[in-house]
Amino acid sequence: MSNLIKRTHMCGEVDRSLIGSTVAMNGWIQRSRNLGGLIFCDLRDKSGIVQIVFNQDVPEELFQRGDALRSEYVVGVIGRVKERESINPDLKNGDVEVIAEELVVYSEAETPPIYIKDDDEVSENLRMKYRYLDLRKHKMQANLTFRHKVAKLTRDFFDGEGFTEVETPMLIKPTPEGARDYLVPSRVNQGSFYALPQSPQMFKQILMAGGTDRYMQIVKCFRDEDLRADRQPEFTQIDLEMSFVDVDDVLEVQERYLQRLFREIMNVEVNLPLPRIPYEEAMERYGSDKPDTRFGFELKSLSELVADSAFPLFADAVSDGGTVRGINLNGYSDRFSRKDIDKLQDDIKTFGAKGLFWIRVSDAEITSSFNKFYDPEGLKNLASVFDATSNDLILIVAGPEKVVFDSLGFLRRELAGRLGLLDEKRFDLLWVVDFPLLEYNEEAGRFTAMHHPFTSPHLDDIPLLATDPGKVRAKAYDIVLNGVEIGGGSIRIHDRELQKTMFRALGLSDEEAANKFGFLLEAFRYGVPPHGGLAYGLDRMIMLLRGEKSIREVIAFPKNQAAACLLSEAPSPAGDDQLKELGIELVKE
RNA sequence: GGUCCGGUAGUUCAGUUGGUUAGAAUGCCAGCCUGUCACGCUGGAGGUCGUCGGUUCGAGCCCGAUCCGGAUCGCCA
Repeated sequence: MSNLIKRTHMCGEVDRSLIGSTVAMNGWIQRSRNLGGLIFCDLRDKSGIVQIVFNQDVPEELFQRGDALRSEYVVGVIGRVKERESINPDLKNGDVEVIAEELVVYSEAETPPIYIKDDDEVSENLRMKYRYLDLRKHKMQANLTFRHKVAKLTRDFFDGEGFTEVETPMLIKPTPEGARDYLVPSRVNQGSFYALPQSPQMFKQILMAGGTDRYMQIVKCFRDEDLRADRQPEFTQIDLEMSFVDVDDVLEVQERYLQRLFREIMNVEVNLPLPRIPYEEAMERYGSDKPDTRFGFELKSLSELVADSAFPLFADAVSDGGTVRGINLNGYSDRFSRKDIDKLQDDIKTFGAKGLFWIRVSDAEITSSFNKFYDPEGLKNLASVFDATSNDLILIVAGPEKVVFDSLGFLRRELAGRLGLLDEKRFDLLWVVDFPLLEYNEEAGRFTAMHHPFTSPHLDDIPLLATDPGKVRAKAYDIVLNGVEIGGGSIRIHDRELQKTMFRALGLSDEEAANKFGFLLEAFRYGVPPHGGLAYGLDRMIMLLRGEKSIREVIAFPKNQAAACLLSEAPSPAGDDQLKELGIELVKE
């Protein structure tokens, strides 16, 4: 058993101010360079790297042990800090080194299957399997530390605003509405199941009914849906709820929170109040309910102009209740070839678009992919909607509203990215407000809640619930950062009559409602304050602030696309005994 | 559930029209080397070309199935 070296400094802390003094560090061998009579070792811990030297001045026995060091050995070193003979300008402390006086090898290491450096290009598969090696990277440790700092600031801020952090249960009643639940069998109650929470929604509302006044929690949530680069089956929310508030009250606190977050963590000044864009305007202008406002290319409608067009694809789209819209890549026409546009057409087919039409405007001429149906005057007329001038390329999609918005919203963002217009140093925060309360679900053949069934409608719109439910606006809001929804919430219904009306609009009978949400409705019978709140997706927020492309870079132990943990190999089959105890029998397919 | 991309030394990749013994870089091992920091030089080991089947005189390459990884649409109240 080796002696433990008592650390006096982290590797990254050893600098000029320590020249001449003796220091003790613990860490991993990053790399070793043996020049013959002289050995350099880079010792790494989460703070950084310091160079350890074994030279002719150190005892032969120690030199030999220094020679035996290999990558990722875990060691402790005591030595004297010395100014370097040759400086490494690339290293923060590249002007000093430590002459070894004592070396303890705590643990040897096999040759690692992945490199421990930030810019390696190893497959993510291996990074996940050997996550403990991956986490040794400076970037990964920096991401985890950053995340910790955001969490701490969040708790501090909301503590200062009178919020109380309350833990809500992880084993809850399954709610078949919305995303798929993770089901947990109960041994004590065979045949009955808990669900893991998709969010603490009902419990935080009950906390308001319980007099907590202001609640916050940094909480794990679970959804058994398909994964994406920015979507994990278990993820973390900053969950918030406030009593005696309306929309403005909620947003006002959140804006101060975001301002402080950006100021203290990102050193970025956010101007308040943040812009608020109604949902309808966001769709009309950006084709998205989470617009990226760092660049232009706003959508314009051609529907009225082309309603009687000779071009059937345009005219039919309008007469079928759809729309014809486009974006103008003003000044970038020469950046896109015919082939590029064909490729884009394939991309938007995934959204259901039938085709992508274009108008090119140059000094010499104006031309389009539908020249057959328009003379130059007609094209000019269309182009004028986009204020088109020289070297402009107008991309047009015709079809049902959703298809057109999805397609153009995608193109807008995709092409801005290709043109390098997404400024990574810029952070555009905005609220999207006045979401529709309900959306028609083709599959279910009825309206479903866009947010959740407790979201309050705009009071002015309540009469529409009976006549035109799709038009009712909700007191719901999303906070959007650079085209990504990082949080959302709403004012909740606290009026029992209104809640009943809402259930009726959703096609839920009293019995069904009681069955699904009974305990919440029951609680509201005994006095509930007006309340509302919101939840941030912490992982997504950290991902954006760190400039990462995947949420997996800011989660210590993420799942892969198949919702598996490659490190621990979860999930795995359950044993027969365990299943029997739970009263579960597997059906063989 | 659909679409697309990928799977060849430990790692990242190349591999021509199907043709002898599958290459490079890096890593690893050994030897030499006193100022390196991606150290250098010399030598060496290292491969079920994801798996199964088919076509063929002959398959890393062509065909089919399947597994694995990623992106994405649906889905995500």
